[in-house]
Amino acid sequence: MKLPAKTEKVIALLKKEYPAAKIALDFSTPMELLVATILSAQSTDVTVNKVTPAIFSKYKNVHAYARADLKELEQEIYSTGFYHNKAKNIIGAAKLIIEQYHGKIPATMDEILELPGVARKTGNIVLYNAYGVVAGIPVDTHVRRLSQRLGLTRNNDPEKIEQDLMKLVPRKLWGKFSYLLIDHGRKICDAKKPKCPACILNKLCPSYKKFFPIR
DNA sequence: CTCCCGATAT
DNA sequence: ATATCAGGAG
Repeated sequence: MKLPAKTEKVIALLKKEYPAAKIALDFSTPMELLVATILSAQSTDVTVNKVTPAIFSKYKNVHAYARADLKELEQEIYSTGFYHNKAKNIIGAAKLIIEQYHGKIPATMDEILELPGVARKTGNIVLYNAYGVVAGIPVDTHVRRLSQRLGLTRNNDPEKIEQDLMKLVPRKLWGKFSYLLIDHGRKICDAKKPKCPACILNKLCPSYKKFFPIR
């Protein structure tokens, strides 16, 4: 089957299976989303959602993060890991948003990438979920793993995978697509032992044989 | 390519 | 007790 046709089927099946697929991070403002997404680097959304309620009620806006005490913030986000980097990045991003962007989180990819701790995955997530801006496809570890297993890309670099996916997936679905793969990745196609026999995509999946050779 | 780090599964 | 998970910067 040709890749575009296969991609269409994958999307149709996943939409039927996960009609409510969406971001799993808790937030209520663009700044909260930015903070949560920076924290989610190399950390699960579940872990992030445990620390954000406390910091969201303590830091009410961009200015509060800009004047946050580094050590205090480090303690508050400790359990998400890489807390020295993340605390510095959050404060640095807040200061830059105030100085360069008039206190508003930028709504274009070029601008948001200027913020410390923000690369394409984080940029795509914030632009899409805060503003509905579709700049690309967020490629996190789930999107990368499933795209590779499904044969939608031969690349390993997330940025190249994003380019491959953008050619295959209709633009209106760029935002939704990631969350479909992520839901399926968490539930069925996990990193360690994918549950291929229970997978609704196994007939389309080149990796089925690989994981279950005899079948 | 290396460093940054805790949480969770096994 | 140890392997594996989970992005970005220099």
